[in-house]
Amino acid sequence: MSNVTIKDVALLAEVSVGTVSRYINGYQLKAGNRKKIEKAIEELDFKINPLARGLRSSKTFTIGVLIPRISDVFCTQVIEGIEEAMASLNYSILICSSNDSVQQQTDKMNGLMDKCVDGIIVMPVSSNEWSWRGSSDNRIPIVLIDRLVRECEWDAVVSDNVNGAYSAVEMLINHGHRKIGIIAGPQNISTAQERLTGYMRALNDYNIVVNDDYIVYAPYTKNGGIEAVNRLVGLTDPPTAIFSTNHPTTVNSLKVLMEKELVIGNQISLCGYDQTELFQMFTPPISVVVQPARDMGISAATTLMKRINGDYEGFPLIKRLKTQLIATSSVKKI
Amino acid sequence: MSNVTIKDVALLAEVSVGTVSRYINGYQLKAGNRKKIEKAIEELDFKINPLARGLRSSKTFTIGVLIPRISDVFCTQVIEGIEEAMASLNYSILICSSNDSVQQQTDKMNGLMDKCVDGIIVMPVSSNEWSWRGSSDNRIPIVLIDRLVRECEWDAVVSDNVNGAYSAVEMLINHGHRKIGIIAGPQNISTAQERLTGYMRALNDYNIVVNDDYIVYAPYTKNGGIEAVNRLVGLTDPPTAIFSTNHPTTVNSLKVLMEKELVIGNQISLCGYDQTELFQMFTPPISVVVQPARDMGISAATTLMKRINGDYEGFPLIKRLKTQLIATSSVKKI
DNA sequence: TTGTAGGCGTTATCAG
DNA sequence: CTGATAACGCCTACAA
Repeated sequence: MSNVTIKDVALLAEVSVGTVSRYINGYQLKAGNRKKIEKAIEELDFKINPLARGLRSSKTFTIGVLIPRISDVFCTQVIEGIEEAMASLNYSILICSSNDSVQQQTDKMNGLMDKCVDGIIVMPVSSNEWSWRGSSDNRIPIVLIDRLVRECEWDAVVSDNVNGAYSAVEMLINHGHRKIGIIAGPQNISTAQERLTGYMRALNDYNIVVNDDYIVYAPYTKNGGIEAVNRLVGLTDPPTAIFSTNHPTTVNSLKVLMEKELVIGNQISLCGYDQTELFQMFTPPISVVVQPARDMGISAATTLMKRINGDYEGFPLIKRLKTQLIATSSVKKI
Repeated sequence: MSNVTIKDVALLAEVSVGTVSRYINGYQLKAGNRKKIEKAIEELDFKINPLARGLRSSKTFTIGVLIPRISDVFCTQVIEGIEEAMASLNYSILICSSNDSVQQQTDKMNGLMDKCVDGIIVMPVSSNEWSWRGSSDNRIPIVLIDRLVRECEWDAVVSDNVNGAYSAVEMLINHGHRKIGIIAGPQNISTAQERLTGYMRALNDYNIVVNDDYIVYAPYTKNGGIEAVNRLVGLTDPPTAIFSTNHPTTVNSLKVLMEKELVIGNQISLCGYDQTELFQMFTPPISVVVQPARDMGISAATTLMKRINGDYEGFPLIKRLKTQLIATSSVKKI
């Protein structure tokens, strides 16, 4: 064990522990003493003990990150952004997966609090009100990412889902499509709601009557995508284009359409959500709305740090990052 | 702040703090006292303070996980396995990315040690000897995953790369291929070495002369894949089949071959590494060697826990998990 | 600007 | 089996 303490440093530097502590915490001190302390620290290879420090100051220089699923590409990119931003500030990140379960979300959230993290970034499983005991006592900053939660006054970083979806649907319309199906996702998730709003708004702006049969509320999972597409193409008057509003459903829409040997960009048009290298390698490549996942992570980390440092300016702050539309020949001009 | 301490519990339960502490740590005590303490804990909503506990016992119930890149699909699945295994034991995981840099790997490793984690799982950037000061003093258990490191006596969990590659090449041979190119990866990574060994061994077993032109040592990155494929198909006597030995290079091999409009499974055969749903959706689907990433994570976590709990049986233990070959029509019968 | 000493919440060592 | 008490390493009044 590297059991060097400030006491050892103090001894070697011939000052008191108080002075060493002050040095560590960046207080002013006599140049001579500073030198001696630096030398001693170097010589002894002193490392501050975060446990002892945390015990006194209740700061751990650690944040918690809670996401629905670690193996999800989108989540992964978000985390990468968070890690990048936090590492440069010497903060560590404790990662938890709620496995798409509200129960686990609550449990892991409590677990994170119990670990005395300085703040939490959470991508909620659902956007329903979130009764959570922790919110009342222990007051550490929390930043939502990707999804908002009803009735929760927390900072949040999301992408502009309404306009992201709008741009996709508008593109479909501009390509001549009038019968546009949407895999709308569960409406207890804010992103799904907002994307549906974008869809509605685009249809509205272009005077297209909404056909309820074209709106399928599917869970944001593999099976959700599969069933939704089956439903849509099985209609007596099926849509000519499908807009799938998240990544897993897009993957599986694609899968089903290919299995049915419907030629994409010809017999059926498809626009999806979230970027994957591989989407662009199909023939034709798949049109998608791309979210700035990494930047969302960085932004959430930055906001959280502001709060941790006591700056509560503009609380609660909701940051909306713009999406980008990749339009390809997976959408036919008709 | 949930500032309830064992002192408060002791007061309410009318016992001493020592007794409460013993209760927490599962020692035997008089049934009456146990009851009273349980009631007090419940009533006060007492939570143990991990900082204070850690300060005394130098156990944090936290492990570090250090990987080359968070957004890599393989890494992600590994982490998911680790998280699953650790969460059930009430351990937290601190995650760091070395961003494929040896320097960062050392830095983050030290950072983890400084955070007093109880153990570390690391997927090393390279397999070269790893001079690392931490290994001498602070003796916490470390488990390597996916890649071995030369001269390091550490436990490790890897996949059976030699036989994984062997099975792929053997399949190619059985399909009639004799001119088999390999994108072999940098030889300072054990997985790359071993997969090349599998390739060699298969050729040898089937009496096929090794053609050095068919072996391309490319970095395990996008560009590595691109350049390697270009080299192979540009040969005057190009291979009829290509074996790409990791995921990013496989993705990009695929990309280049498609751009060149070489029909896979016909003009050129391809076998890759690591599973992605999307690989199976191309026409034809892509043959791949699949590693049990999630299980590797679970296994590494289990091994680490054994060591943390003081069980050093069989140290250093190298566990090799079997791979699975998915053979598709991306490989032509000739 | 510096030294001293008390305390953060636990655990561990003693006696009892 | 239990109670009292001294650590664990650091921070922060307070006094000098």
